[in-house]
Amino acid sequence: MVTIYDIANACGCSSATVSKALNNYSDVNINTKERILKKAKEMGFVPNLQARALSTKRTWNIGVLFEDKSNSGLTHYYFSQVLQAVKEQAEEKGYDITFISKNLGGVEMSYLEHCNRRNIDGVVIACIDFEDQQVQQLMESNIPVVVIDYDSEHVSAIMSDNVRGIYELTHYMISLGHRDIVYAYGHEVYVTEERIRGFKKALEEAKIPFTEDMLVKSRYSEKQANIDAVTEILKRDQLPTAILFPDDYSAIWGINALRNNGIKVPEEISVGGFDGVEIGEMIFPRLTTIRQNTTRLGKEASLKCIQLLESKSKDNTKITVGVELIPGGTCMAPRLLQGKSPRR
Amino acid sequence: MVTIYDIANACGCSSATVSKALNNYSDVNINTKERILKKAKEMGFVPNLQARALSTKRTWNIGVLFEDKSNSGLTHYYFSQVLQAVKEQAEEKGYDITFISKNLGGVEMSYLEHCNRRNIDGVVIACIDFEDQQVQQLMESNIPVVVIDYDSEHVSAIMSDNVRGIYELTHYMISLGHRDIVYAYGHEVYVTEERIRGFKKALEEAKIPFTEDMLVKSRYSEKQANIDAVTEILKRDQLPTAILFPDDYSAIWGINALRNNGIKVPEEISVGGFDGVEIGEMIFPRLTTIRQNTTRLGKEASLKCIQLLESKSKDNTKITVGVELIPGGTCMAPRLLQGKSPRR
DNA sequence: CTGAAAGCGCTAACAG
DNA sequence: CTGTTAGCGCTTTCAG
Repeated sequence: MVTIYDIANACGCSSATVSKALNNYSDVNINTKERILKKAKEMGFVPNLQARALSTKRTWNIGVLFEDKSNSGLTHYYFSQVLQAVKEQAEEKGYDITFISKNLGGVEMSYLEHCNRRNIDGVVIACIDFEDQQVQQLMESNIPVVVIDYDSEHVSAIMSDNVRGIYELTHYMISLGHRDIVYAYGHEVYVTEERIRGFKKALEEAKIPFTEDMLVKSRYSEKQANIDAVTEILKRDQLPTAILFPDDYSAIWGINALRNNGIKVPEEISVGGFDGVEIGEMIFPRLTTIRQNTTRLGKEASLKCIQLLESKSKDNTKITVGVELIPGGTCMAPRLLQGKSPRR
Repeated sequence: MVTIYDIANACGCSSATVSKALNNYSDVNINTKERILKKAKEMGFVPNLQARALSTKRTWNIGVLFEDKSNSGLTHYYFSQVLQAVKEQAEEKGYDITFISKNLGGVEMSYLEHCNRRNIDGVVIACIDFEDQQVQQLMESNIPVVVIDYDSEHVSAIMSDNVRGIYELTHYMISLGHRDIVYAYGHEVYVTEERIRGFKKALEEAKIPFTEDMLVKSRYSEKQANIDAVTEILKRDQLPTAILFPDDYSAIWGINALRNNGIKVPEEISVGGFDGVEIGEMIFPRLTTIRQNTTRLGKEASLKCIQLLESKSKDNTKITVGVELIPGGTCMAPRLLQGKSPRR
């Protein structure tokens, strides 16, 4: 390993000068600088970031907290897309990504502790359970934190326009003629509340009275939970003409469950998803859904995080990223005997 | 931030003793040790890994190189599952993960340089293009490297049993009665060669003469490439009765393309995929495929990498991880007029 | 068993 | 413009 001292020796100057030359300081003669840079390259010098971090208090490392309850973790398409965007944007700015976790090396350790060990410069959080004590602790710490899809006074947030998303989807269903719509909602967390709000808003605007049976509890991404939700709904005397699922995965499991019960989609029941991930496009017919702009979400989060850490500050600004309705083939106008139960 | 000096002061001992106590050295009085540990906890001490790394030359960081040509990167289900497993296993052993990339911060930088800046302890590579100069350079460096699904004299490898996988899939098709089978293969890289080998082996064993038109060039995961492959095949006078696609995504795009051309799957053409990712289960009927044990692959890679770096050595042992045939509904015995072209 | 001191590689005043 | 020097926080001889 070649150090700045090696370069200093080779150039007949001091390590301080080398350091300055390498870091583009202005107070170094242009010629010496050239000479040093050339020599450094020649000798294959690579700066040691640990050493640098020790004296500058900057690690050029951004922590990323991506866990969800159903621990699909990185394998969830939505999260992996966001992660990819966070990563790309961070790299473009010269930062590396470090996953933050508890239980490192069999030792239990809080998220905050993990960040402190590694002296993470800032953190991006996009996990589902923001109410977790440790997540809260991290948000309240003095490490710059940016969250995705959560609202807290302590941190900056990038929000996907959830209310509008589900509002538009519901509105779309209504415009097709549906009135008996069920929203199978996911884990009871912040985004879910937001979405339920959007759902009710659309109903209200259409003057469709909201009743409790229009909401059915389900879970994000989980096969069984959505099959259960469908089973639950199919027990009713009067079936809805449309079902909105928590997300695209759920919608597809749901469609399969409906079909396995002899219900035709979309002829008997229309279905809508949420997220706009690739698989929605792979099934036939294409899933009607709301596309979240995962790339924007990730990029903005990364950028905001870097902006905060470079100014050594925290704030709680919110940035909202738009969503988009993707009409597919899983919806159609309800059959004429609208309002009546389709035959079982 | 509390340092070992703070603890030393508070305990009335030296920083050296604190360091020893904290690191479980045996040459420190059990009582002082207890006292130090207690105080450390009380004061909220968190070790600074940068500082530690500077003196120990161990960063407890494992680099991960996960890029693929179609740059689906982390969003590819197969890779994200492997990554998840690598990460979990690494964390269990106390290591963090760092993504290795070129072009950090707008500065172009080789993978090796990136590793050296961060003083990565070891690297796991699972990208598709192992022939890349920079990847080769990394493998030939003295950093411990473990690759997934590649064969090189310089590094240890975890191999998915590709030959057997495609062999079994082909064998299965043959056992159903198929003789006109086309293998639409992916990017021309090591694994692809292996798979083609497995394909030919199965044909040979069944005494089905191999002809060039049984191979069609396609690309992993890419929608258009697979649609093109299907289009290509459908131009033939005599259609195959079965098509094997490079992977599950490809198979699904392929099935859609076939259906859009009025071909019934599996009635007219049977289809097989590869990977065994979740979406295969989401379409109807379930995709016939070969499941790769992504979790094992990732875990083994992580473990091997840690074993190497802890012994400060490199070797080139190979570990093979088995695969599993998942029979689905996209295959059936070919129609009776076997060997004849299905009507177009 | 404990501590003094050197050093890991780099940065940042501060003098010169 | 250049160099000296004192850290950053931790580990590790080596005396005591």
